[in-house]
Amino acid sequence: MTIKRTSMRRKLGRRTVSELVVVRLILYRRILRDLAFSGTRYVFSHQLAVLADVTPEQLRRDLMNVRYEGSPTRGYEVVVLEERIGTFLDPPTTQSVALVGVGNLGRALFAYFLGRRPLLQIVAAFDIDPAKVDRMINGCPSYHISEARTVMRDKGINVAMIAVPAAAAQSVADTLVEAGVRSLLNFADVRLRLPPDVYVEHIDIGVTLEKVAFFARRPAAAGKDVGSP
Amino acid sequence: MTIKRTSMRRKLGRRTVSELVVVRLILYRRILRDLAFSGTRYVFSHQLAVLADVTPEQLRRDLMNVRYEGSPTRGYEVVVLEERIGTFLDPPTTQSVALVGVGNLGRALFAYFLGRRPLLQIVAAFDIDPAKVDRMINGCPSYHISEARTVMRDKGINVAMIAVPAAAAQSVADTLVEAGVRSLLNFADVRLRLPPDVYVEHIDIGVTLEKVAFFARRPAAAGKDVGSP
DNA sequence: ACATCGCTGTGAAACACATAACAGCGTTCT
DNA sequence: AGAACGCTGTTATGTGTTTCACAGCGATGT
Repeated sequence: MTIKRTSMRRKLGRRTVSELVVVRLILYRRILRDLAFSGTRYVFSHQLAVLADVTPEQLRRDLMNVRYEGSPTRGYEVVVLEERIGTFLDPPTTQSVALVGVGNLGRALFAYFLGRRPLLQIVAAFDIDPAKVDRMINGCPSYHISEARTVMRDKGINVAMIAVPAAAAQSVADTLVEAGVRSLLNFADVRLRLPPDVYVEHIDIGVTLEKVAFFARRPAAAGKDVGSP
Repeated sequence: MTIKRTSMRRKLGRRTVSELVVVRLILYRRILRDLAFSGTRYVFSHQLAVLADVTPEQLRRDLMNVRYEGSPTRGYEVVVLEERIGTFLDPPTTQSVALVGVGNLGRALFAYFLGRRPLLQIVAAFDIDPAKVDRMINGCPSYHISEARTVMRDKGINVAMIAVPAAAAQSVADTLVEAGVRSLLNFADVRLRLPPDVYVEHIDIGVTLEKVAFFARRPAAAGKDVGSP
C-alpha cells in the first residue's frame, strides 16, 4: 500500500519510468520465471496480462520500457523477455539487505526470503534485545542496533527492512539513514519522516486489512460490467 | 502495494469515494487516535498532514468526504474528527475475519492483530496440516480448510487473509469465495483470479522489496527540485 | 468597531495514468 | 500470389487524482 506525494522516478537511457511501471515489471518477470520453469516458450500479451491481472494494452505499454520486441505471430519469447526485464531491473551486483527487528514478523520475513532471490540477500539482522543479538538466525548474523553504522559500511548494505514496534520505528529509521541506508521497507504502522533522498515504502498491514474489511461491505461489484456470459 | 484495473468505489450518501481516499482516511484516523491518546485537543490540517505524509490540501480534500468541518482558528477537534471518520469507515457491527495458513507469517499476523482493533476480530484460523488444526492459537480456534464453508456461515465471516504458499493460494481463495467470503487480503506471491464481485488486495512482500532495492540505486532525489542538476 | 491574520473548504487547472484506437507486418489460407 | 487475420508497438484520447489558488470567515488585536 502506497501513499506518496512525490512520484519517484528513475531514468534509464532517455525514458523516465514511474513507480507503478517498475512494480509491474517486477511482477511480469516473476510470472515469466514461472512460465519458463513450467516449460512455456512463447507467450502473448493477453496471456501474460491475465496472469498479472492487467490489461494487454498496459502490459505492452509497460514493455516499451524494456528493449525487446515480440513477434506478432509468436508473441514474446519467455526467457528472452525475462532476461531483458532483468537487465532493466537488476542491480549490477548482488544487493545486500538488513533486517531490523527479530520479532515474530522479522522471523517470518526471514523464512519468506530464504533462498528465494539470489540477487537480494539478507546479510544482517538487528535488534535491541540482548537475547536476540550476536547469534545466527537462518544463517545470518544478528547484531545490536548500535553496531548498525559499522556493519552497514563493512557489508555495503544500503537497503533495510524495519519490523519493529511502531514506537521504535522512527528512531530506528533515523539510525539506519545515519548509517548510510538509502532505501527502506517499513512494516511498522507509523509514517516515517525522512530526508527526501531516502526512498521509503510502507507496508501497513493494519491499514490494509481495514481497507479490505471496508470494501467487504460495499454496495456491489463496482467494476466492469460482467454482462451475462 | 496495489495493482488494480477497476477502481473500486463505494457510495456514501451521494458521493463516491476512491480507494486511495479510503486508505488515507484510515490512516488519518489512526493518527488522530494517537493524538487523542497523547492529550491533543485540536489539530490543524498542516500538522495532521505532516504526520500522514500528505499535503495539507489533500488532507482537507479527503476530509470533505466526512461530515465534519473544522474551525479556521482552532483547526479540527481531534476526538470529533476521529469519531466522524469512524462513522464513515466503520461497520455497523464488529467484523469477523478468518486467517488461512498458520505458518510463520500466519502466526506473525496473529501476534500483530492481538487486541489491536476491537472492530476487526480474527475468529477462525485454517490450515491443511493436521498438526495445526483443531487447536487454539492465541485464543482462536483452528480448523481444517475443508470446514471452511460451515465455519464461515456459523461465524458470519466475510473477510479472510491468505498466508499460504503461492502454489496453494488460488485454490484456497476459490474455496473461500465458495464459502461466502467477499473480500480477501492475500500475502501469497501470486495474483489471484477471482470473480469481479470479490474484492482482493495483494500484499506482495517479494515484489515490494525488489521495488525498494531498485529505487535504492536510483540516480538522485527524483522528487522536488533539490538543487541545480 | 474595524482591520488583520491564518486557516478552512472548494472550484479550477495541472498532471499522471490507463484505455482506446490504429498503423505495420509476419503468417496463414484460399 | 493476394487477401485476410491477429498480434505488436505507439500515438491519441479519456479519466481519475493531485495541486493550485482563492473566497469566506471566526478569532484576535488595536
